[in-house]
Amino acid sequence: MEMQKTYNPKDFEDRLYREWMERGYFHAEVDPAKVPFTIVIPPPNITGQLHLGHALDNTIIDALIRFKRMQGYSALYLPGCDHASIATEVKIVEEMKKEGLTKKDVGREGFLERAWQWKEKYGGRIVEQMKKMGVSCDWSRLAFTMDENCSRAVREVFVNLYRKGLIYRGDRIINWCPGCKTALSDAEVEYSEDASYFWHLQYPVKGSDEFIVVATTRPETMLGDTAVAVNPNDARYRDMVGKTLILPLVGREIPIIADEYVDQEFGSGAVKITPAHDPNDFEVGLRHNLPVIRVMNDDGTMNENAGAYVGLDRYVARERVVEDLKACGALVKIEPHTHNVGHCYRCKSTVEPIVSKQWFVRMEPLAKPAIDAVARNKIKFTPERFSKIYYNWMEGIKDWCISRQLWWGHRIPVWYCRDCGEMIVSKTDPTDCPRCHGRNLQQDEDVLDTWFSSALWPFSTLGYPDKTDDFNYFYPTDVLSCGYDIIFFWVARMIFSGIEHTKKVPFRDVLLHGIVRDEQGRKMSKSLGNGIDPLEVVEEYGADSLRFSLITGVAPGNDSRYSRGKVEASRNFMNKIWNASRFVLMNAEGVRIPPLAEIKLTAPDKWIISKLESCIKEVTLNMGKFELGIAAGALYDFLWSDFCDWYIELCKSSLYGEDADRKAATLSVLCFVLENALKLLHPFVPFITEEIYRNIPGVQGSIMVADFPRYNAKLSYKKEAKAFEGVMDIIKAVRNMKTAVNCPPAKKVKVYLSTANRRLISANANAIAKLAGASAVDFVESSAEIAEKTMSQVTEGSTVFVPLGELVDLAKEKERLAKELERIVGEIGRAESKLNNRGFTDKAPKNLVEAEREKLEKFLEMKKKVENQIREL
RNA sequence: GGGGGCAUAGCUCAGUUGGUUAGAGCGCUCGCUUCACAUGCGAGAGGUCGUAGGUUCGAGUCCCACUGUCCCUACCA
Repeated sequence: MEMQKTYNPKDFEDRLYREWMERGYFHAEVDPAKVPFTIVIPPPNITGQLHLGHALDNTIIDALIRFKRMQGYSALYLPGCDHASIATEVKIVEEMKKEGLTKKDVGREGFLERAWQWKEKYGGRIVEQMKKMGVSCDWSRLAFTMDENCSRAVREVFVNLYRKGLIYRGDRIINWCPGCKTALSDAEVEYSEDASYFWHLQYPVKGSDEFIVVATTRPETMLGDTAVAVNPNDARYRDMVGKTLILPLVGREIPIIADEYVDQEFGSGAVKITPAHDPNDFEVGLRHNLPVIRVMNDDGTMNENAGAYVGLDRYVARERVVEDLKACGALVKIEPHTHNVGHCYRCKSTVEPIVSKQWFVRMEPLAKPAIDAVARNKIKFTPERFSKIYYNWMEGIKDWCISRQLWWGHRIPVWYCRDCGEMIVSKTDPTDCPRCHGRNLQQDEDVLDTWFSSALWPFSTLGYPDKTDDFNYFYPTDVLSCGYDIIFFWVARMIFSGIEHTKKVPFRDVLLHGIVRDEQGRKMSKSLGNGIDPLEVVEEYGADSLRFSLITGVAPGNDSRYSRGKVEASRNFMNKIWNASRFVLMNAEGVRIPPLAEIKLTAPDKWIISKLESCIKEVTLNMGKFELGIAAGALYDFLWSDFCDWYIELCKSSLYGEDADRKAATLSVLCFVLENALKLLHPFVPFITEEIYRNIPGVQGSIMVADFPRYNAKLSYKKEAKAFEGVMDIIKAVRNMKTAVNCPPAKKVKVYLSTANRRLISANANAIAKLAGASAVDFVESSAEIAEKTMSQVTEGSTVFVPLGELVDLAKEKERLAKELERIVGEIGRAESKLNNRGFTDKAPKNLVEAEREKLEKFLEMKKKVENQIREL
């Protein structure tokens, strides 16, 4: 193969992806001979565009899937999209607005038609974008939260929960978004500290000139006040409890009541009670049988209960109410105040707590087993700390408001008989009323929270409620990987749903990653305009570079920063892989390469194979622990430092030499190491590894379905590798000395060695000659045998002398050696104090003590030698 | 109010159950057109691991407090 001088991913990424698809490598079969390994995708929104968060999700999951597939598992990466009820509906409404249309104009049917068209138009976009990342999803199983099976699962689950009494309908305070005109769950509200005011109001006591002062942050809600509450133990108000107040502006008579909820220390100690517009007040209202007067419409304007303020927007009404209160003397003072205000997570409107009839999931019975599953290690969070966050949320969880006043989504499977009022909850559409047999049925207008269907994702995508082969084989899934920002929205809900409906935990491991931020550490957002389009990065640097840069140097659960520099560093690594491979393949051309087992390995051969084996071990171990960053780092070091900087350089003399057998043997090792390194790298950088792999002599088929390397203790050559590092140390020492005196690298120098290991070193003298720029390597007992003036450096096993007479500045050389001596003496001190410590020698593991002793000896010997050098200068 | 993260080289970050002389990338200095790669090669400089205690033979790593910083969560009107 003709390889380009530089790595150019555009030449092959799309082509290889197409080939993989055509050959069906992504497809996971139900195969009893294999162990299944399943990951379901965190489904991106159908209307969404790929962003770096998706890119990270997909890179992590795909790396795990490819790793397991190569290990022989039937690995299923199940892709799909989420209908994203609110997000999509908002977009369609916006689009209609451009045409001058509203939801009302087109009606429910017309709207849904548009929505499905939208889905057809944009639903495929994100899928195509994901393919650019190289993900090995089984596209034949592409799922959608509103496809037939997922919808069936939703009804099954809804009805079952309803029958168990775990779903109920009722009037509760919910979070109302006046922008989206729908109820929201607690999780869908984002709080921020907003600057506002405290309005202190006084309400007169009926039939007296007494009054009571209350404070509020939402003065317009006073129109719906039905009481004022004080603490029963509050001496200040004891006599007032039971008296009646006249609500200013409205004239309504409201009681003063006593309730424990009121904090005496806060404000005036008296609280206006608005049961329709505040969750606490609602509870107080229930306890005291207070009327619930809602004063606001769904769109955030005031309703007919607001009297003169009817029709006004809530904020206009607020101003008017304040003005009017001031005019009638009821406004005591206005105080600046910042407090937590809830905002809709989609449209950012300020959320109104409002009483409303909605459907709820009773959470307490579901939360318990879900907490247990984690506590009893049936599900493991990585990193561990997130289980605490999970408990925290689950233990304090409140009922889940699941109905949404939207059209795009799963319509609630409940029908009302217009004739007799019967409510029918059914998995299938009923035709008539089971009580009065009338046919005048009306389905509930609302749809379900998007997350209600996402919660079923790990099993609704595999066939649930049917016990399909897929379901039996691939469920429970193995790993769930997503960002920590959706633990509550998604992970927690899948856990309790999975346990409740399938009686099994939906996955064994939860692997959480952080947020990808911009270069300055800010969250990427539309409003800041600091988002990075992964597709542009892929276009410029290739998918492999982006994948590698997203994973490398990142620990699970930690946020990371995207930077062009990081991608460039990864791209450079790809280029390095490319060129190392190019080097091997170019040299291999036309050579008959013997299998590794048939050749006699040299010291450098054994060294690189040994390094490869420890790399295999480290990668496998860390993949198992989800430490992808560490695994990727180990590969980077192995390939760049060990393989390229050392081994390839060491090979050159035999490759360019006369000995054909030696050359073939060297190529055998080069190919063996390259092949294995590519396999190890493949889960991270699938394209480049595949492109090269197929061209290695003797290799057949796709790397995607090759066996992942297994650690082989027989090839670990620990002793030989260590010994060879002594030769490498000599090379480093020579280079070091040459640089210290500004000797040009091209200038050859003589090298004298005093060493106990002459055999190994003379066998590798050519390496020293080539890599250190030595004209000759001679052995001596001591520097006395060398006629010229030399520089010297002590390594672990040798003393290296280089005659650089004319270049050497004696004073500088002395300084250099003195510094070296200082370092060694420091080490000796450290080792001695350790070994003189009975605690250490008695309690530390034997091998550590032994290692410390060896170290001490080594340093003592080095010290002697260095002192010698200084004396002889 | 409750919970959590982070604090290690100029910058961005790794550092796996406590145990070699604390690492990488980028940046910096010096030197290299060495026939795979200048998206490169070689040699360096640079860190008392936020502060103060504690546990331990041994702490960047575990515990406590403090400081700074970011985030999540919560009904104080």
